[in-house]
Amino acid sequence: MCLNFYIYTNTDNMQTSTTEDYLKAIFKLSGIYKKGVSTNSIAEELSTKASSVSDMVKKLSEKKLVDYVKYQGTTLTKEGENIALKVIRKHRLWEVFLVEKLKFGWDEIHEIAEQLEHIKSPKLIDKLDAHLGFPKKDPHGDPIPDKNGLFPTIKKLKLNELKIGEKAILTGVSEDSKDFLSYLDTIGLKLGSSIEVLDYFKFDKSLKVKINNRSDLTFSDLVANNLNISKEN
Amino acid sequence: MCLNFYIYTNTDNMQTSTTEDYLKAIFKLSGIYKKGVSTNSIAEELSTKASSVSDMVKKLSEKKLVDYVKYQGTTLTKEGENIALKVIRKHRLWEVFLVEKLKFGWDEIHEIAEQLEHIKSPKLIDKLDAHLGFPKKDPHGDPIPDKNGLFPTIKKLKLNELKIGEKAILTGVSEDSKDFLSYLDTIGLKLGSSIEVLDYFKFDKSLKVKINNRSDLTFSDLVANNLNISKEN
DNA sequence: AAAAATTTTTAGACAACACTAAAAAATTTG
DNA sequence: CAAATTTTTTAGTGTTGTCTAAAAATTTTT
Repeated sequence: MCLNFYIYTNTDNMQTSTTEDYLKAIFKLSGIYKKGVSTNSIAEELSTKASSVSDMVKKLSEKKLVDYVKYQGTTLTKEGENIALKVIRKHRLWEVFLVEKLKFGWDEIHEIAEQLEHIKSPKLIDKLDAHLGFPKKDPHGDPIPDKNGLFPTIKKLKLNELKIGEKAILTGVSEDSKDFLSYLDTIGLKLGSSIEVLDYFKFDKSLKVKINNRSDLTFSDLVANNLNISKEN
Repeated sequence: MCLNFYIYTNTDNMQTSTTEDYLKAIFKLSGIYKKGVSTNSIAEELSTKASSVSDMVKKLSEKKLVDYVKYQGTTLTKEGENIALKVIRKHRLWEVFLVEKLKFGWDEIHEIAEQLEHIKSPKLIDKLDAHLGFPKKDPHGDPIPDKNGLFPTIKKLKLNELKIGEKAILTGVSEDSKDFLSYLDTIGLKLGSSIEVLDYFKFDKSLKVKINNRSDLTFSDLVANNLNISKEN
């Protein structure tokens, strides 16, 4: 007979990248009204199975990163939310780096930032922040949490909220699927691009718009609804 | 009774970061005369146990990344060496980035680069290379392999090979322990610093040197042997 | 409110790596 | 060259995270 005494010095609060992915997913799915996130939705967000999620949230719960009640979904604890916000901060700062410094296109950066966001270094991200000039928004227009996890408040206006004749500049997008982003690249729409609403077709809520001096573009309501803008002064 | 048919689509040749660490360690330990690297030395290099290494090299061997003969050590296959060189390229380019762009000190970058070297993206590293101006050496003076894994040939001269009165500039270091590097930082020695040998003491092979107009420094032979230089023209 | 459908959880495995303890091979010593 | 020492391997486990299949709980239908 033999007893193994393993001493696992789990003394620090370092998270695995899987843990970070779960927390980020739960944060994203929590929305404004922070009610329990369903096991299935987490599974879908992370491209995994409900049974895996069920296992995992139980473990996260033991680590006090989420509150989890069987059959009633999962919410982040304060600690869990802090970690999620740090990961989001890192993700978005790296995205700025990839676009601004390395000249990547919008549609190429997400997967790379998914990896970079897990790099562990207290100093690195703040130095990167400084190097980038303390940006407030990522290339998709999403706000970058500060060191304390606070979002700069940016009032978002959607393109389909404009009236005919109004002009605005693109400040971001709400949807970051590869298809959508590469579509924007194709038509030459970029962060800061000027957009003018030329016409509005009531029957399908589509918009005729002018971008970069081209007036031959029409956006479906779905597209317009995913374009964040701010009105030109 | 129940049969599980798992279909593991191990169709791609993506490596885990552990695999990359092993290959890098084996490359580093192989030296000029590429004879089998001992299990123990790999274990020491990776701060793990010989039994773990024994397991692992067997698996790497199945993947054709190393040649492994029981009790006779491990060597990299061509494929394994290619991967190792790519990881080294990535490590060193990130180190340049950390020092040049983010203004990190020499002694802080190794651990961060250890993480960054595992980021997977075909385009990322070449864009980074371009962004940095295609550097040939990392901040320690070590050569950066090109896209094809070829090292630029840099003839290394050690400080303790100089004669009294000769001057040289520091091109790199052979030892990258934190202690050593932070010592160099403390005395203000940097890549490109000019060093003049003022005196040589035969009894312990120590050198009196002049750096940054200070003439009060003495290097032990151990230190001098770890300083790579090139003679000033 | 019972039946049907859906969601969630458990149970049992698997894969990648790590570790301890002990056995086996190789090397060094005397 | 046999004995002692060192190196390496095997055997048995642990941990994290994933999966399938099946059971349990919840929600929706009728």
